[in-house]
Amino acid sequence: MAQKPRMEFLQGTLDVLILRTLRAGPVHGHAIAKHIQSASEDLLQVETGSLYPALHRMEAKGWIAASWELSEKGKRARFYRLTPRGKKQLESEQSKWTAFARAMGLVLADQEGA
Amino acid sequence: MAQKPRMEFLQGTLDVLILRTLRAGPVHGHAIAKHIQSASEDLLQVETGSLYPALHRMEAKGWIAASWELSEKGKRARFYRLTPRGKKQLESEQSKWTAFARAMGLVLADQEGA
DNA sequence: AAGATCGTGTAGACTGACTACACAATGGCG
DNA sequence: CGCCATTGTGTAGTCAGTCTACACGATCTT
Repeated sequence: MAQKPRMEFLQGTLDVLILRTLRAGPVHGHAIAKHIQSASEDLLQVETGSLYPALHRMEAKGWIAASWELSEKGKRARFYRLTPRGKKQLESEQSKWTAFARAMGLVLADQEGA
Repeated sequence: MAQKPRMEFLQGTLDVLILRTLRAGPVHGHAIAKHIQSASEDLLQVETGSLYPALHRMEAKGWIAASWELSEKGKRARFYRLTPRGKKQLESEQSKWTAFARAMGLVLADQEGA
């Protein structure tokens, strides 16, 4: 069971996971990936080839803003934080996800007794 | 709210919806789309350009089998039914979905009080 | 000096849903 | 009869986003 879903499973969900992670404050890319993985109990695993393009996309859209700073380990790292537009986007995407998950549940649970 | 998620939202979920729809018995394509839409309370809408390619893919993979028959309205229609491999696939994908949805919930609900 | 860890980044392949069509058969209606 | 709505299947081409598989650089340890 739990055959390692990864992101390939669901295109379009990475954004909301990143936005949600940033809600707690500025975080750099590497830490975002680790947070998503640990918060999901290792069920979700974000590859760098997905993560960084996603961050760049979202920065270009004005959802997040970045600055170079030093990580806890003293290394140069790009810290991202939510912009006001990003906060709105997070709310929007989160409610979209909720609606979608509910819709899936409706179909998958349909006439369960049959 | 409920800003019309459609399938564009989540690549990879159409298969399990189709398989689930076929669990109740043979159904033709057009009816599959309508069933998904109504069972999801109009939240999910399957376009023909997504539906038929998906059916062909799944038939090629041996998950479903098809035959030409007559619909309720007396029109020639291609009825699909689950194969044994399709039933296994349905179980597998359904549990994948459950795990994924749970993982999303974990991340999105993380430290909700913050 | 070598390797591990941390951290960012890109190129190219691949999958799958989308828009926008085309086509065929049937039934109702003026 | 001709027209059009409905039912039903199908394709071509586009697009978005994740993947694999790299490369690079800096720091810390041994």
